[in-house]
Amino acid sequence: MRAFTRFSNSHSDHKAVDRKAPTKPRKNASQARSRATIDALVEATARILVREGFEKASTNRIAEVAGVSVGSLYQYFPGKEALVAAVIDRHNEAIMGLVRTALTEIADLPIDKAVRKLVTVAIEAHRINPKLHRVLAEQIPRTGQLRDVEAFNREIQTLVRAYLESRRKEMRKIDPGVATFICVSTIEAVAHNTVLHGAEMLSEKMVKVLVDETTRLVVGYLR
Amino acid sequence: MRAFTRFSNSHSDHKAVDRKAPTKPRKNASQARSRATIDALVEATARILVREGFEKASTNRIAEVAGVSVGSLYQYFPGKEALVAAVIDRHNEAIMGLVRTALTEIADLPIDKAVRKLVTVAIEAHRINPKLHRVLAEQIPRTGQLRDVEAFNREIQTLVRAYLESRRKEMRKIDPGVATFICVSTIEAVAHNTVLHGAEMLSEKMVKVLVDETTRLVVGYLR
Amino acid sequence: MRAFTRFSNSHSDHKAVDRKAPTKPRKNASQARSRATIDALVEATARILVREGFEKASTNRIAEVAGVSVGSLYQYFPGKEALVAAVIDRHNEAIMGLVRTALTEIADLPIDKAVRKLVTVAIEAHRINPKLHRVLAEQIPRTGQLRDVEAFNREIQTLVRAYLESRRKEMRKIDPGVATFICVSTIEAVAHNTVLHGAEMLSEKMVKVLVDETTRLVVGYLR
Amino acid sequence: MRAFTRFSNSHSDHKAVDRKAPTKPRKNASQARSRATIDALVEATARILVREGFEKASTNRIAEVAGVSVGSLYQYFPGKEALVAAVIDRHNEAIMGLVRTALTEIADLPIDKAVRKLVTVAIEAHRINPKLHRVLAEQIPRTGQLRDVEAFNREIQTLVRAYLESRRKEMRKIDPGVATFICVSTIEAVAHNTVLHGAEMLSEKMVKVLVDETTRLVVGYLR
DNA sequence: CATGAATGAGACTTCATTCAT
DNA sequence: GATGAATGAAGTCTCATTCAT
Repeated sequence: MRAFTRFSNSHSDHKAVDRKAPTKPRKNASQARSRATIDALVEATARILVREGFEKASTNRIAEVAGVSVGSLYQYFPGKEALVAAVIDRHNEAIMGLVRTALTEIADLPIDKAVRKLVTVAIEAHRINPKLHRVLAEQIPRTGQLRDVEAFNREIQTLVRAYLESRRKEMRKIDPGVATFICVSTIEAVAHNTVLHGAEMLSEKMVKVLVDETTRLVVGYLR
Repeated sequence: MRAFTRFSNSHSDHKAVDRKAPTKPRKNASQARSRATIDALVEATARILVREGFEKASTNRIAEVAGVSVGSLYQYFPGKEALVAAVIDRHNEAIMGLVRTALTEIADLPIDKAVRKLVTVAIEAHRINPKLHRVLAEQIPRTGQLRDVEAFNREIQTLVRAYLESRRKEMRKIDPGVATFICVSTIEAVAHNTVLHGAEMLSEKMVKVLVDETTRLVVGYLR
Repeated sequence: MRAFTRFSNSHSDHKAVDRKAPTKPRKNASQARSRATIDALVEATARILVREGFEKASTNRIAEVAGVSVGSLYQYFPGKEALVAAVIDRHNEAIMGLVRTALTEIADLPIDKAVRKLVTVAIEAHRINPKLHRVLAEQIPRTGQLRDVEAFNREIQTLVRAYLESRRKEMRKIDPGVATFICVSTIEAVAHNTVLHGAEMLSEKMVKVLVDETTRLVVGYLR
Repeated sequence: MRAFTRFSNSHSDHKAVDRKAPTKPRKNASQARSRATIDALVEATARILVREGFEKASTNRIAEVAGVSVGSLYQYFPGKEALVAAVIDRHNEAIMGLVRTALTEIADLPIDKAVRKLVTVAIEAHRINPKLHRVLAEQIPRTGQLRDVEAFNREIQTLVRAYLESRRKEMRKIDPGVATFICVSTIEAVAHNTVLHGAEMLSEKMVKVLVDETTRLVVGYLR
């Protein structure tokens, strides 16, 4: 089940996916210097991804941009995939910050207010770093970081479902799983398309219209 | 604006994206032998994409699987990208076959019947070759075939919009552009997530439920 | 010993030079059509050499420009080398036309008139097709056509030497072989440098000056 | 204008010639290890050029002979051309060593002694590494290293011209540019042909004769 | 004879990764 | 730990040549 962020999708039937390189940082970065190096590397990766595209993101280039030697890169990350995964994690974490907060604030709101908030936050989430989001969504062959994104999606599902179940009385009779699936898919899709569409649609007025419409769409559906 | 199929998305802000290798076949292949070779290559590419993943789709491998020499591959395609583009085109064309038919049949139907048909066809479209669809959506760095997919999306937008405008009297007052955007995004998202979710959700009963729900979602929104 | 044309030089100590592909046309072109095809091929080769450089002169390209299929190319020439050799031969033959005529006309002239004529003809020879001459001199790895060029050079040597020996009385006492070597080398060098120097030096006035000076150089040396 | 060394010639009218691959080393090689690698590569290139010919000088072969990996080759040189350019530079530098010295020593000598020295040094220069010289002159398609060789030729022109102008009183009235052109062309041609002629002519006695004759040729011309 | 599709050796180049210093 | 030189597998692509039609 899709979620608020695009670069996602479950299942990995591919053989190719299996014997992949590890994806987690090697050290726990006890020392401050290590921490700084790691940050520089992740940051460099993100910057290259955004500015030059996935193809240019070689380990040598990343190390260079990070102002570090390749050797150091491998000191902290088992390979290129791990770096990309780290960037994704960082981006996901930023998104989840917004989403978790929103879902907390929503808890006591009626459905219409709640949905509006969710739609708003979904768009905001896509706007955190749209260029990075786009690269992550479009240019990166998903082959290893699926697991992480999955977990992330599951969390959103769970939270939204919990909210919907808590508001069952305001809603018509409807399977909570299905409702969650429809809501999350819909909101995410509109947010994704809205933001990734760039210039033409990004006028604040247009965004407001889309928020209104999407809210109407979802609320109308739930009641 | 997204459409009924996923591997898409407009704008390409990357410098890296531009001076890309060509994407169109080299010859027009009048002769039968050529035709067979070309087909074998495209077919091989699709097969590898599905069975082994994008990473394994090297020109040598493709040629090998096609039972053809690399030289022949380059006789007809300027590079790997063009092969992938051909696979995408082929897949898109298959989808467009369904979609165009559906949109024709819809012309005289009332909104509820029409939307149901669209939702159904969207799911069917994603089911034509789900594995391929998934690979296309997830594993392929979009860097050249964008143009084609764009055109494809635009066509869907246009057709749907034309239908909606013809049915304006059955609908509440609403901007046709926005309505189209919302409908297409929504239907596509549900279809995509439904189908790409694989086994668990693919029971026919579940599919029916999702068609019902999505229809309700969209129809409720339009009226 | 060098001669009136540059792309030359004897000896071939290289192992690489030996097991080379043949260099002579396959057929004798009895029919007119064959003749036309052969000419088209040689002409195409020359044109490509001049306009696009040696690197671009692939057999496929040559055939294409000649308006003939690759198959036909191999019908008449055993390989690329043979085509280049044919171009060289044709060019050499054109040069030799001038040179032979000049040497005939010279026979009864005194040394100063004779040398002037030789210098003039050497420059003219280099001017027959300067671009081709340049490509032949600079861009073509000498690996097979040496033999032909050698023969060509030897002929010039022989003719000049014969002339000089016939005029021995006008000259100081000097070894005829040495004199020939010096004369031919000198004249060729000046002609080559003059012509290949392109624009700056090609004013007719300048050419005249150089003819005068070279004549003076050589005549002064011989007497 | 040609110079004391053959593989030269200015102007490059070819489109093909322009957008060529770079020709300069990538790194500056501060470390000793780098230096050794670079030297090994250049040396290997020269060796292959001499022993196996230009055609065999593939990057893989060069790396192999250098006892280094291809990767290392590309670490320091952007491609084959750059390697060949380095070999040429090295050879040119060796020649220029001799030539510069000679031209310094010449400064205060009268024309006849000076010319003799120049002729001698020209032959010596061609003898530094005759086989390499020959390959450089004959087998290498000039497509990138022209610039360097040009500079080299210009330097010689300039130095010789300066000498001639300083000795104007010993000479007949003659345009210094023309005189330089003639002298340099002539001396170079004789030296080139003499040395590249290999065995037959290389007896010391013969060389002496040729030095005498060439000196006489040039000196006679200048006075 | 002509055609041009097919071949495949081999050239070039990149880049993730290792390892001696 | 950090460095960056070195590695080499693997991928891309070209082009001389062959051969079925």
